[in-house]
Amino acid sequence: MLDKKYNYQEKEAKWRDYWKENNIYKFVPNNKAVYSIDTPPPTVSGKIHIGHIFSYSQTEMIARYKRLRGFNVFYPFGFDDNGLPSERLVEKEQGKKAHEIGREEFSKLCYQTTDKYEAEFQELFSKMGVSTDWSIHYKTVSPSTIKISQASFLDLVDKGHCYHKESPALWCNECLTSIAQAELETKSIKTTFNYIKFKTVEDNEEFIIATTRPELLPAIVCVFVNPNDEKHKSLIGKNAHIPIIDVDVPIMADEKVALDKGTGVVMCCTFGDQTDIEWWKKYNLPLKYIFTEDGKIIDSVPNYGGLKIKEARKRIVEDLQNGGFVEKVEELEHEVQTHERCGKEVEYAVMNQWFIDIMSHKEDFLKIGNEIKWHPAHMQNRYNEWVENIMWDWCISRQRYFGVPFPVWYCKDCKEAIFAKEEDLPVNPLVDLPNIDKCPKCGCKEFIAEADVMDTWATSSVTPLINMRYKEKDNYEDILKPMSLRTNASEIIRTWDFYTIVKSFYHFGQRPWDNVMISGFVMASKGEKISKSKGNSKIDPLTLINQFSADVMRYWAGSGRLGTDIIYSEETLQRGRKLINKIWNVSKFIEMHLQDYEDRKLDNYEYIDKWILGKYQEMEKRFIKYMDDYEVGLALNTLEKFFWNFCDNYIEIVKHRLYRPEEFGQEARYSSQKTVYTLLYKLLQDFSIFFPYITEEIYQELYHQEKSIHITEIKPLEFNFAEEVKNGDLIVEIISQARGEKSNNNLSLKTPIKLMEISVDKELKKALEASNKDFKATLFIENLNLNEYNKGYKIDNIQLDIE
RNA sequence: GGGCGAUUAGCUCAGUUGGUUAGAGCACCUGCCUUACAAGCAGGGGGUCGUAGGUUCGAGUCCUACAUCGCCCACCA
Repeated sequence: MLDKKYNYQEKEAKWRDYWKENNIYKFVPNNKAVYSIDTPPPTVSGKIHIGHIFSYSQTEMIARYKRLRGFNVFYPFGFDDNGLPSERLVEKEQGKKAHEIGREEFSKLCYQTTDKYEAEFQELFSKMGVSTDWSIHYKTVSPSTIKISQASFLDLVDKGHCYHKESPALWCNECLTSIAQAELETKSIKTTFNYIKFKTVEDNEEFIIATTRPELLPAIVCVFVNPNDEKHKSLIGKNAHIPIIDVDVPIMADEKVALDKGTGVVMCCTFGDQTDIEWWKKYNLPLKYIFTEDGKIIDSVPNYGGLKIKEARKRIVEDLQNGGFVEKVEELEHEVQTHERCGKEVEYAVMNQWFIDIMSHKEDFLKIGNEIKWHPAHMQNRYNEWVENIMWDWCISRQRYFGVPFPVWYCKDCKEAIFAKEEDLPVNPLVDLPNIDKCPKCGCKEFIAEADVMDTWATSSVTPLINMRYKEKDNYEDILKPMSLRTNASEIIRTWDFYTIVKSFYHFGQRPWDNVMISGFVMASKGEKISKSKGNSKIDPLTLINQFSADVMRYWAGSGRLGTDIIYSEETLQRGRKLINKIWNVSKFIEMHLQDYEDRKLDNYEYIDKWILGKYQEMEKRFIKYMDDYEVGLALNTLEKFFWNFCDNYIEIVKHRLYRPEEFGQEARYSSQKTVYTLLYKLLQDFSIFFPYITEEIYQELYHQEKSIHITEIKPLEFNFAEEVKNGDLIVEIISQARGEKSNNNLSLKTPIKLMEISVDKELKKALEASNKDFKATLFIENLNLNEYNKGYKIDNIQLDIE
């Protein structure tokens, strides 16, 4: 028998162990259709927050649903422990910098730290009831992952989509590495707009250039004006004298100069921004790069060499002011590009980098985006917008330590790139030697190892390859090309989704998945995103699980519409707690009345039983439609609504019949037994998607045909009870009105009704006659008169027995 | 500045392809110990559906503009 109270602490631990011991979620290839999920490997950055719980739970519910629909679900889990985020975590926790303690030692610390957090993550996700097959979980820096990542790189090189080139790249002088466009984050900062006086060399004509970056004065290689700019037309073709720096540069015309920004005159430096780089290429301007890798002015710049960028800015502005070259200074708040990992403003640097070609296949990437079903559909716009507007090839090399090394050496003499052989992977070029004794091009016998590592996205974009064990002997390539589903939040559509599509297209010429499911964000309150800087991320998942149970947490996570933001609300948790409590209590009630139950065929159900069976069937159709649409929250909503109706109306009506067979007859009682037996089973199955623990506990106690409810199969009901549904709803309406009558008179619901008179149409009369005993028992009616009515019903008289 | 989304009861959210008096939970109010559940049950009050126009016999739902919020992007002259 079920316990009087449901002890979630004890039961959740029990079933967690049970599932593990019995390999309930283990993936074993068989003849069933595979449903595969490419779930985001969380970045091991220290803490799991409520947002993780939200989005991972939604994915998890899809896994459970598909399992119940008869799919062989492939649902692995990964951890993204590779690269810069882990390095920063280690630097923060240990207070040690990579360049201080050496690469080897630093990597060791990274592995230790990430292992520690991964164990914590796994524990937490397990507690949440995530039905992943932990035996196939992966890390993004394990030897097998490095091998796949390197194989992916070699394949792209082989196919001509990956190249090594000296080129301007985005550079972070805090992290000392190049970064990709996708890693940028815009930030609003307050700065000053400096109007600086320039003069032409030829005729001392004064003109003003407004800039937020006066420290770039020493890097000016050219000045541009718009060719249609009447005011500044006279400048074109002359030379400009740069104040303080005492260098002359040409003044040229270019259409790209906007007349209405600043003064309409622009200084072009190598490299201040994107446009500078375009002009540098277009006009073949000289290279004048004045920043060091770590954000200082290079020593060869007179007066300002060695200063940090911001110090230089201050000094140059001072010197300009002292020299009378500043017309005015305006306060300005504007957006700047920063590195999302450290928040520091990015610069540009010219270095040798590895790039993956993006620009020449944009159309293909858009086409593939079209072949994928996006849920919700409008999220595809985000993808399209990103692809259409991307301007750079993807720079995948990082001048960092903890990551996937490039399987590359360079010939010492001719700089020819020597690639590792596929069979030798994984390789670490800093330790291993190439599989040849001399350079095939020049014969030189000495090689230099590539010291860079790959961008984290270069590896996380191969999660489908990791899942299918790309190029391994024993692989899943045939069943995972493409995978069924990718899930993530909208912010990484442009990174994870996009890069995965790029790689899949280059490797296999096809889409990586059939469906993409995008979740929303968790907000602290209306219009306030949860973030560390705001200090509102204190809602700790583990504390909440202990306080409310995993099932209740999942209730919260499973509410709301797909793709829309959710506000963390304890009220929703309370609501979940109520629901779960109700499931427990009604199950107890049903169990009590099933003690003598044996399942057999029944030819004719009682009227009210047909009503609820038909209602369920109606609900189930909607439920399945929502789940097939990945609308987990709407499915739950529908289910919940039905369930309360089931408890508050159906059970209330039918309990009399269950308790008093001598009055209603054994067959009538059996009809209700069979109905609750059937429906509770189906309800438990449906609820098991959201509440895996409590449903398992009840299932094992009452049904236990299978090892677990989570490997049963949902088989939709096929009744034809439309008429019972329609009139049953009216009967419930009448019951509600009669209850209202008692309630409004401050009476107990058990108060007898001496006489009730209702005018009803023919159909409803038939229904009320068929359910006569149930109806009267429910309302404690002593005498019931049914009068004729043309359409619907009208309550004529309720005579209460008031003593 | 561009793209996408959101705006419905005090709070958190539903509202299918436009169709009667707009729904739920919490909170509030009034009752009820009813052989599962007082962490419950029954009933009640509370909304000019962000604003302004438009289409339509009919708009929370479709169109336009605006406002506020969120995400993404562009803007460093």
